[in-house]
Amino acid sequence: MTDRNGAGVPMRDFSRSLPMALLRAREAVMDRFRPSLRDFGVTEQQWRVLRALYDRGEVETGTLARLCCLLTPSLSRILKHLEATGLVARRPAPSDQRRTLVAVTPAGRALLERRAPFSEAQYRAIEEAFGKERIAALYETLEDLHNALQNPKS
Amino acid sequence: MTDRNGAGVPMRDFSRSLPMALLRAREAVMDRFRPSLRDFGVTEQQWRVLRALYDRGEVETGTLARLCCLLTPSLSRILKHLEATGLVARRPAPSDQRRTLVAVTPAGRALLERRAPFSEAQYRAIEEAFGKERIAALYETLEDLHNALQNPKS
DNA sequence: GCTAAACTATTAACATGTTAAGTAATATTG
DNA sequence: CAATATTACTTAACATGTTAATAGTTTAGC
Repeated sequence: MTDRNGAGVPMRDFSRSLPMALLRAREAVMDRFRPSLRDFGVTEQQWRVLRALYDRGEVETGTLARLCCLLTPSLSRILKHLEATGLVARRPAPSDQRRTLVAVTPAGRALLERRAPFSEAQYRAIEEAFGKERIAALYETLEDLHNALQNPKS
Repeated sequence: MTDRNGAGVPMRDFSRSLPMALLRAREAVMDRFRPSLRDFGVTEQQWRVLRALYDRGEVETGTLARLCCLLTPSLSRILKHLEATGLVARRPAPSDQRRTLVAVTPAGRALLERRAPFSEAQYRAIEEAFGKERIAALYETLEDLHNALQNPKS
């Protein structure tokens, strides 16, 4: 943190912005995955939804939003699109008509399984470029940071 | 990496997605900064632009996009808005009419200096919650990751 | 010097991020 | 059990992310 202006307002260098550092790293990673996403005609967010449903089976919209790190308005639109293209199916929860249950369809599952090898290949390339242990350590650090910043009230 | 489906398609757990881990961490950090951004009526991206210009003075649009990790179409719209609200000024580069030079105005500088203390306070809170050394180490790791994944062709 | 290629910025179109408002269903309280 | 509050999801409005196409400018070859 250095004061580079003459007005007496302490301000860290822009290069030491944590959101920027996390964003730059994420973009570098995503650059490896975007080509195959594009080839398969799905967006990054649509893939996240399919991927979560593939692991978890049928889940509520709210849970899905948390799993995918999406806000519910965004997820609403994404599900509308995925349902229209036949990759997911929605139905009201029997016990509570407010809730919606979402599941991946066979067509969605097929898409997931077709793209998975391309994704895994990129993971291997990233692990080779950066080191498998360092990647594992980074996962831990990021999770710790997330937990440390969790608002106590939530 | 585990194979949790029965179809013989190897696929890592969704919890081991590097883009997701980086995104979750970034969102946890941004949650600390969003309130004051909102109070001062600027978006995260608008702030990034002002912040970069404050450090760097007058720069070309393309350079600014790289500094802020923005695509040029997004930056184009953001600059239109910031110019309309009087926070930045644009002028064509004298030596090359294709290029545009952008600089922060006194009004933009004033806004920056008013919000800076709120931002710095959050940085102190984050460093206290997670540890100053761990934050510093994380910056290094993220930069290394970014460098390791830089496409050789670019 | 003239034309084609390369470069810079913008616009367009569609998808998502973000906040606020709205709708329907359920839970709470008096 | 009726009025109210709460919850889950959606819609709306504006800003940005992403890719492709466009327009104006400069450079490269010939």
